[in-house]
Amino acid sequence: MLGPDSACCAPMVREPLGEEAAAELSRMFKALSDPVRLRLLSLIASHEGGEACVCDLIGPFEVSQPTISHHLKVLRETGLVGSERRGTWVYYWVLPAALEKLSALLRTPTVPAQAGA
Amino acid sequence: MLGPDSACCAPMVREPLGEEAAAELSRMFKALSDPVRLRLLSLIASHEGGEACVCDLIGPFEVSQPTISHHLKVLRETGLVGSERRGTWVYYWVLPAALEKLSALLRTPTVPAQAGA
DNA sequence: GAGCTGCATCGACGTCTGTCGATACAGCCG
DNA sequence: CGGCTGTATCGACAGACGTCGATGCAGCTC
Repeated sequence: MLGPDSACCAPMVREPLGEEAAAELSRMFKALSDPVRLRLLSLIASHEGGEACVCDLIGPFEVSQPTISHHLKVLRETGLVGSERRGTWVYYWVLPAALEKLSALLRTPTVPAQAGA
Repeated sequence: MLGPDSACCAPMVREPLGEEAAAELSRMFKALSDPVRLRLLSLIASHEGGEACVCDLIGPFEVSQPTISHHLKVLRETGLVGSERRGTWVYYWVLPAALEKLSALLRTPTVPAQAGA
């Protein structure tokens, strides 16, 4: 889904983002812009074995199961997680390349000493 | 606006995000979830001297000046950029600590060899 | 002070998004 | 096969979001 030439990886503080790259990256950030999705992602990533069954992901939240399923779909379609059905259960895992891509983009080339600012 | 104990900095793949941290971080990602804002941010960051006048930020886009102003407000209120009026013009600059915070959050602890996956 | 330019705010509008309950589908078990 | 559990999809609805034109405010210039 994400073409190899689609965007980025250099910090965005180096040179302005093109329209296409910005459009694609903004879609990924949008996927992270919901607190439930953010927690889902960290829950999956930090889960034992690097993957989690949906059944493990419903309990921690106060939203309905369809809502969780919807959020997982968003994360999946954005390329942030992968999923696979194994018998009764469906497992999700994080795709680290996507996270790393965003992380690199936001990385500031010179670490600022402005922590106190 | 961002309390020192408010969140994060450790990769989210290490341990699940708490509700509060997720809420705050999702607000920052939401600020990055719009292509115009993303381009604004990179435009500001990559501008000569590390700061840019609003007058430099209107030309590259096809949206109206009020819309640019609105997006800059979002970036400002999220703590991603700072701003200051100098005479006639208003200058914006990136606050690297905020970017670095998000970058660290998304960083994957062990670099995955799954680039080909 | 009058007029001009740069930027922010306001109010309105259409669209997108998160949420739900209801329902459909997939696989296991007895 | 019938029923049960786990997950996804559907349709609907309220609220949030991006955008605009109009307007307001600040500071410069003459």
